[in-house]
Amino acid sequence: MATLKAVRGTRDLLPPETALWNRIEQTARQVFARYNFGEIRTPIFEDTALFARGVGEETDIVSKEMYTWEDRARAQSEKAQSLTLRPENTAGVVRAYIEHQLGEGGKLQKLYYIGPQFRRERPQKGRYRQFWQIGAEAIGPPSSGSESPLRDAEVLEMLATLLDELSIAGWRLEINSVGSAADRARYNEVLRAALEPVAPKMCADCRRRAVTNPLRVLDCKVPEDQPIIETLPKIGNSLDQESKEHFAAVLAALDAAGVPYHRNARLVRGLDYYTRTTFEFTHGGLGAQNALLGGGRYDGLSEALGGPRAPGIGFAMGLDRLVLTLEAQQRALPETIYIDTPCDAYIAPLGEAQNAPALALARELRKSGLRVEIGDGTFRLKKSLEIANKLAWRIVILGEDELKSGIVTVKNFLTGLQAKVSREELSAYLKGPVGRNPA
RNA sequence: GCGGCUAUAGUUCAGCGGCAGAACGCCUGACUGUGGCUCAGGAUGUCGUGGGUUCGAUCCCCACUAGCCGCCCCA
Repeated sequence: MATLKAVRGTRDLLPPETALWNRIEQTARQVFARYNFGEIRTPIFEDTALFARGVGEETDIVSKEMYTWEDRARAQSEKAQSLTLRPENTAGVVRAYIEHQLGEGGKLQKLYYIGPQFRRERPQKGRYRQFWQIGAEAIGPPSSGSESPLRDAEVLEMLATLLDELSIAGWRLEINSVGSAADRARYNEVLRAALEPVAPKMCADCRRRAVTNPLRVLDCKVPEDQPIIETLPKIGNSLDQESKEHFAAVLAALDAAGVPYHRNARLVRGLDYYTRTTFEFTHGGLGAQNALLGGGRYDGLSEALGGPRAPGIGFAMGLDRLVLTLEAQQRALPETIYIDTPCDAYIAPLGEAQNAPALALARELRKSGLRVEIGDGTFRLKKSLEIANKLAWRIVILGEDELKSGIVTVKNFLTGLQAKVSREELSAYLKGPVGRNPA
């Protein structure tokens, strides 16, 4: 019989690696809380129309990467409906913002999420079909200050802080402004016109993009094309006065906060909803998938989804890629490779008669906050020691004598020394330092 | 979706057209309540799946599947 395996592009996360995932998530939650972001959890699947309208019908994500299915009507009263596993989370958050009329209070909504997303791409390093994103959105009616360049700068500064606190070394912030929707449309035409005479001299991909998606030409990495790309009009020149001022104010705020950035006039993003500020934090250690996170402003998204005017800015970071980056960093520093940290104690019952008392003892110690592992009375002491040595700092030996006297034997694997400890003192004793503990 | 590389023990990997290998890990060692280090033994495989060539295929050929790397796209 063929054995069942995790489907292509999905994977199991196992300990001890999950400890790293937890640490990252915990750090993110703490940082978000300091910036007054609250957690939102949206459904993992939504009406297909949400992504078509929000992310954009023409994007690769919507046109060929979504997991979509027809949810059949099972009763007369039900309607069949096209559903889709979320390929990103911003559309869902904005949908929830509209649905619950979160703008009515007049205040800025600051929401973060952590969860799996789904895209049917070819799996690769740092790219999975089920992948995890941590993201945040600051959205609200214009009167709440949601449109202020200060929001952009605050979010970017928060990200710099978060990456630093995660001890991601060597991140790079690239920032650009793609202007308003009208600016973008205008630039697209300018670019298309400028490409027409030079495209035949460029690579095959660029010749195709020049027609289908001119903005993507700016992303081209073929060395021979670079001189040509340099001569193309810059989007900065197509921005209206307001967008220019907004961008300048964002950069000024970043300067004031001391957040280093690189202006990248060629940074374009693949989702239709982005306006004005767009950014990406990259890292060299990720290979082809070098973006740790990306985001930007989406001032028209709420209206595109049928909601009120609600400018916003947000980002999504690839949790899988953060983990990869941190693992690579840790491998470079041998002593910080994460390992299973040993338990505080291993309880070894020396006979089956000691099994039940051992569980009672474990319960007591665990209640006091100790991390405790427990063996089995059928193990010979030698075997118990071998097992315990692998997974705990100390072994608590519970034999007939110990049970009778209420004084257990504790052996410290680090020092090799052994002591007799009364049950009353055991918890405090095990909480004491391991390294220089006399016993 | 396209191209290249890869698939052998729990893990990392050698290997060869003719009995399947190493290292690490695992198990057992005077069966009395003392581990680590060392020593002596031992177990472990549909050689990714399906076809083809051959007297004979883990090895050569084809297809499929999966993984990695790149393209594309993105986080």
